[in-house]
Amino acid sequence: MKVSSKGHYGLLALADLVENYKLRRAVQVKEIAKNQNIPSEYLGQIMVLLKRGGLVHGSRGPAGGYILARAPENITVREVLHVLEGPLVGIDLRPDTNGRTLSPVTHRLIETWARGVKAMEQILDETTLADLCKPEAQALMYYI
Amino acid sequence: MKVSSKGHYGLLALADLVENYKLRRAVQVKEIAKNQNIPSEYLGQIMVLLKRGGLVHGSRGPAGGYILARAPENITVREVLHVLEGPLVGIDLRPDTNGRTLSPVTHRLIETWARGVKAMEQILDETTLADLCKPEAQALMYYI
DNA sequence: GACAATTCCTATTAGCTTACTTAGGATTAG
DNA sequence: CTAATCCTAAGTAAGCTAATAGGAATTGTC
Repeated sequence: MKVSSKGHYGLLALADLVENYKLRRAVQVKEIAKNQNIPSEYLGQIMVLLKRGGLVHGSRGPAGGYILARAPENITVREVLHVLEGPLVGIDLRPDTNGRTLSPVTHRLIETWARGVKAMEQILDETTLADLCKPEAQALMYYI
Repeated sequence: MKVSSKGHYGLLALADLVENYKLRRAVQVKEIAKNQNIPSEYLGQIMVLLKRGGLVHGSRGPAGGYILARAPENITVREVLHVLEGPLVGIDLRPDTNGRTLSPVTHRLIETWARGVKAMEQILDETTLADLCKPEAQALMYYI
């Protein structure tokens, strides 16, 4: 249970796009990669995923590049991680070859896990790209 | 972010020990494996981890086996998963070869993630082995 | 219309993790 | 002493992740 480098890189890249969002300027992969110190070929793949997820718009040709699809205040951390790393839920259920139904214990475990994940997602949903990029005032994060 | 088969197997095995806890009867790996339909050699390894984590006591020799180290009401799901799958937190931070300090964005991301994990752990801490094994009444799980 | 810049897509590789097997040593009841 | 059991360590096959490489498609500019 962790944020892999894919999610990490993706969020850094999106943060890089925030400044240029107001200017409506498309930023190129190469530039982002340089700014954030990420291998640019790998970042290229990540950007494609973000595009498919509807978080950025890409334009080709000279002066092409990527732009945020929405305002930074409307893009949550959970959304980004969901696009890049798939659904956060998951219990590795073996195929259960003998076709039996799930044991009650397994059933309750899944239910408990799902409740935990929901609690976590709630937190990640409250935090937006804009929050991650706020220049100062990061200190005040009170534990509700 | 998921419960791997190791955690799943471990919880099933512990649930199997609950019935025999009052009787102070040691249950053998082979027996558990058969009951829960788990490869017994693999389960052997998992039981060792549970022992090292202080969740069960093992005794050797004929009539040996495993017993819960504590009452099922005092063993939480989080504890078990922690022992078997390591800490639930984690962001894959590349070594950052150029020795720069973490970017503010990364810093806030870590902070947000940690808060989310904490929320999830709280849920997993409220659920004990005894809860997973309750014979009925599983339906009533209200979302707070 | 040709060219160059750039995004987009697919395949491939090395390294790591997971699930499981195998082999054997340590310990203890009878 | 012996058989049953825990315990340890090593090894394997499959799958995932990070990263690389190369080519196809698209767009602005000349």
